[in-house]
Amino acid sequence: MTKPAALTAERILQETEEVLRTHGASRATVMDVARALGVSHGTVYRHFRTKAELREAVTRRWLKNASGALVLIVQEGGESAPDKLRRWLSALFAAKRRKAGEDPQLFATYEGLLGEHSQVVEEHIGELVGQIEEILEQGVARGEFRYPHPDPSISARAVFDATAPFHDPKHAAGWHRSGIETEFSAVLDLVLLGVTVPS
Amino acid sequence: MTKPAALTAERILQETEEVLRTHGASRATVMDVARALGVSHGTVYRHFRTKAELREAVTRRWLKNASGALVLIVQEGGESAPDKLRRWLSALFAAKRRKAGEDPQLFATYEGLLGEHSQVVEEHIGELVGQIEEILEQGVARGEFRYPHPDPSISARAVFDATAPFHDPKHAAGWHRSGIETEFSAVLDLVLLGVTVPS
DNA sequence: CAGATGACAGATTTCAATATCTGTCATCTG
DNA sequence: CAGATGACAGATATTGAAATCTGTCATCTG
Repeated sequence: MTKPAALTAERILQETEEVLRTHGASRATVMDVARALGVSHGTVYRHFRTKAELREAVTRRWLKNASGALVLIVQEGGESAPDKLRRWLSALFAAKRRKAGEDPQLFATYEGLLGEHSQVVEEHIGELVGQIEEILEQGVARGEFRYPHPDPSISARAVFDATAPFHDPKHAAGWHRSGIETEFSAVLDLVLLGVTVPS
Repeated sequence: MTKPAALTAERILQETEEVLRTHGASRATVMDVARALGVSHGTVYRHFRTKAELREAVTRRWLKNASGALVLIVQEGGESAPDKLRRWLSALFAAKRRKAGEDPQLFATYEGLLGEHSQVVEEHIGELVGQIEEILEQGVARGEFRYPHPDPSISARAVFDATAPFHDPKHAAGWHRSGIETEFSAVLDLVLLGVTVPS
């Protein structure tokens, strides 16, 4: 048996995720988590002041996991900016869709959680938009891109918004329709035409 | 007193809308409608075979009302295609946002109904995409637009999808945030750059 | 006889009683 | 004494019995 390592916030988060997976968002209680950990619920409250805080921490963790790999694409060199933007957006869509597909129950659960923590979601969006802005900036520097709006961050946001049907969980129900690939690629083409300097 | 005009399907739809407005989607029953009309519920079932059919008819009616004025913009002449597309998309956003704002209770109600009748929603989307396709076609004919995708209808769909945050009810919660106008106008610029022939 | 009715069976919803949960804190334990 | 506990007072969720609704159809009425 593994030794009963000290109860850490991290350990609680892991178990909470498991409880969310098995019970669903609306039925996951702090007591469930405490029971799963074999401690009293008071102990959990020592690490997270409220249930909302605990759920928020799990949400933040999940979002970070979902978008962590993307930053690598931004940093890579040796690729044209249009290719990079294309690859970044495709990776975002693929990651979200995979999450939604492999465990729909859990995904629905997180969808519920996202609604509860708009603050966290906004931070996440800010991070993603920041990455798009970075790619646009690289493209502009290379003479490949133009900003559709004078403000680079608003331009990046426009790219983010225009591709919303392919990364916003609100649209998850449609991510496994046939034809979705075609639609995605058509929007990608449209957006790229919009930001690319005419040859 | 007005004469008790024969009970028509139209009359039932009107009253159903009223009941939906006052009771909300989940609490609106066929019996409520029948009571409001002063008839037995069996009579309502003479015009609509099921509750679902009645709700669907109301939904269809509402969607038609929401998009009816747009077709006029498509048909107008004497305007460049970019201006027309801009105006059409702005009108769509304005109409949806107005609906959502003026009676949020009723809007939420219809949002629920839309989920029940995906068939009707798809028809509605098909109609809107058709109108966009028409505008694109006019623009291509005038040498102002290019198709981002070889297939005109897929191109139109891309324009529709790229502007989803500003017409899809799933995003309605954000339609009264400050900054939404800026975001909309940035996406509009991006999309128009995408479909416009470089000068 | 075309159109309306209301009784009926089964499905769904409501509501109030009951059980469980959240968050606090005085107390316990190693 | 740092960390864990569990009793406790609201708040929230569950449950199942009773009420209401859906959809049908034999019957009624003008």
